[in-house]
Amino acid sequence: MTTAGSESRSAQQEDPCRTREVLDIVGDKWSLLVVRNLSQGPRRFTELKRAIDGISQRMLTVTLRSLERDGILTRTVRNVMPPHVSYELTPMGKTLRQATAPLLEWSTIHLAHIDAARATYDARPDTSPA
Amino acid sequence: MTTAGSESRSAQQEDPCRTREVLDIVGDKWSLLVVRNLSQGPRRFTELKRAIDGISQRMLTVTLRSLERDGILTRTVRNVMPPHVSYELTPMGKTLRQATAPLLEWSTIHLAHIDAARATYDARPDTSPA
DNA sequence: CTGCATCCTCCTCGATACTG
DNA sequence: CAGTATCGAGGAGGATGCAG
Repeated sequence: MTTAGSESRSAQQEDPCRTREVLDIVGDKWSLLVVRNLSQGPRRFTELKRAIDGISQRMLTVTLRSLERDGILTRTVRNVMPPHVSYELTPMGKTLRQATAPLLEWSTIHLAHIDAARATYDARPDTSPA
Repeated sequence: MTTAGSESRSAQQEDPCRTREVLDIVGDKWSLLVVRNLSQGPRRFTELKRAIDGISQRMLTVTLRSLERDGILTRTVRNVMPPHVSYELTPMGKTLRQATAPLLEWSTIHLAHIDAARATYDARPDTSPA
């Protein structure tokens, strides 16, 4: 696009608010967990329900619908009794999974540090050294 | 922990819910925008307020506090009149910025595709081919 | 098994007004 | 300039019951 960034000073500031868009897609409570659980191949509704601890049926349905709508995953219905529905990442979904990997890795590395920082912060009196 | 994952099949599934932790830290509406705006160096409160379109004073304050608590950025007060406060990413904050880069890049590449996928999805009759 | 509809609760966030 | 306090609306998300 036109964001090629010919200037050096704004190389990391392509445009003002793509960040918002990304969060609208996967910034909710469950989407990334679903994507993560599908990264190893197709899964059925109940499998996901069990794998993602704490998610309600409602939220799983809502989240899957949203991701399907965005083209992140596909929903395949086998018209049998009992119903059999499986979900699978699209190619784009897989690239998303890969794009989130660095962030996950970052968390793995730094979470302990963050925990420590919080403890330090909470222990501060700060408000009035005068 | 015991989740060391010596098996190959779960190489990308180190543990069940780091994802949740990350979202707790930067999954809110403004954190990533603040981090992004600090990636080019220290900024003052009002500068951030202007740079991040739509953020309220309250949310900027709350977001900055949270990020400071997590050790993502530092808050430096110059005790003068009028007050002068500047915020700057810590080394850890800078690594976070880098970890989010792939996700931003992903969005730049795929947002149009997602838009198209949504349009297609919304145009579907699907509900009753029977 | 998979999914929808409803109700209800809590938390996030915005608007406003006030302080040092 | 920087920040706090309070209020209120809105949406996310949990619980439950029903249906194909």
